[in-house]
Amino acid sequence: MLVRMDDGRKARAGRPRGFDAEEALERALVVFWRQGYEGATLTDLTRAMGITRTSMYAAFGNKEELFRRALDRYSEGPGGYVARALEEPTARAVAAGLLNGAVRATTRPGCPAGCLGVQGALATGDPGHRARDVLIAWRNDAGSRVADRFRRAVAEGDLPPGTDPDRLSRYVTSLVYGISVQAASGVARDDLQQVADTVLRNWPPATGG
Amino acid sequence: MLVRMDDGRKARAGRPRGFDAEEALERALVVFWRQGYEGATLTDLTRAMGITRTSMYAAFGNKEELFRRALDRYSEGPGGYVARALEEPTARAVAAGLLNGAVRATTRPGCPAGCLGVQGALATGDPGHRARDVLIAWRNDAGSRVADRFRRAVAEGDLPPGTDPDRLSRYVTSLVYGISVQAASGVARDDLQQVADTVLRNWPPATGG
DNA sequence: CTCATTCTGTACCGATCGGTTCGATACTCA
DNA sequence: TGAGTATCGAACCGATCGGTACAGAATGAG
Repeated sequence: MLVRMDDGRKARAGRPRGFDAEEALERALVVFWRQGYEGATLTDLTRAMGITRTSMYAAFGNKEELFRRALDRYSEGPGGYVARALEEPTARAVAAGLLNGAVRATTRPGCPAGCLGVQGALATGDPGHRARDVLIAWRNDAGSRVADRFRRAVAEGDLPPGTDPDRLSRYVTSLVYGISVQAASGVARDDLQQVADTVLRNWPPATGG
Repeated sequence: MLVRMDDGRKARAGRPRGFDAEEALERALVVFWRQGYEGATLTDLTRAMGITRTSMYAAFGNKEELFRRALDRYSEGPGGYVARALEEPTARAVAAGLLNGAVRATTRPGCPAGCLGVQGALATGDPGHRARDVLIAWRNDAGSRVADRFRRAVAEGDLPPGTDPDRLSRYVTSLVYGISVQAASGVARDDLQQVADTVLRNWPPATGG
């Protein structure tokens, strides 16, 4: 299809795409974020994207693939705080990055309240079960990476010896998801920030039985 | 319509209902719980209830009313731990009742994982926005009652003076919702119990800035 | 018995679902 | 310029959506 395989700059035969795929994806992301996978119809999506169904299918495959792409974009955009937090030098800073980041990402003015990774497809009927599985994997992957990061912190002596990193990860991610649900309920940013502050004020929690 | 207005025992004219409405509601509850409001179709619901659409509409009004009724039943059944927890004598016992109850309710064998009040309609399209509003009110009402209970605990000296009851409520309810999301992701009961244990092990958290 | 009343199953309603067909259009390449 | 190719808009697809009309069936009242 590409005329020049050695240089994919442009050189594509045929009528050029009449829209910016990245910007269209951004619009679709917001619709999925606000309405969830099942609640976002092709009509809603394509209207927000400013393109027709045909163009969407040509560019992204189908609704499910569009959702996957939107989730990827979410991870790099509004959800980027997770990756940034994991690179913080201390376990405390990691937790702070996750919790403060969650508060801000789930209460961004002009964006839907809550987290796409949570409310995008938490419970679905049969047609949405693949989207649900994608989000379950997304959440569990995030949890694993936080646990690994805390494991490293224990090894480095950055967390008290005997700390259970999996347990600590589950605690922090539960708070992140809980903050997201509260945000989706309309709770104000300041109130959620107090939750994050409370957790960090009592950091690290003792993980003994 | 009732033949005897002074005694509504039965004495209803016409063909008697051929199914147990409460049992049918219980079946509908499970479908909403597993698939969410939008993901649960009338076909799914009535098949599980063992009745026809006509009978469902005659007994419950419409899908939205059925959902409301199912949520009420959920509050008295699987979600009953909230009301029970609020009657515990100490703030610590209240928190323990909420967290341990959430762990068990969201990981009941034979029931969908997670919480109906969270995953029933967290993000929806236009047709589901009333169900979403119902759940938002349900969650916020629960949060208010927990805050009121903690307020009482502060007044009684059961919590350290200066404790912010609203803030503490938000912290606990965030964890309850977070546990619910984790459960919906397939996290095992034991792992979630560790989250509850961690919170209680560090109870009460300091709520200073 | 008859009659009014209520419930049940079938068959159906318009609207919308996700997805596709197709001809017109706009581009690159030779 | 003409051949080849990809995109575009509109109209359309069968399936399913939530919800109903209607006729038969089962009851209590008289």
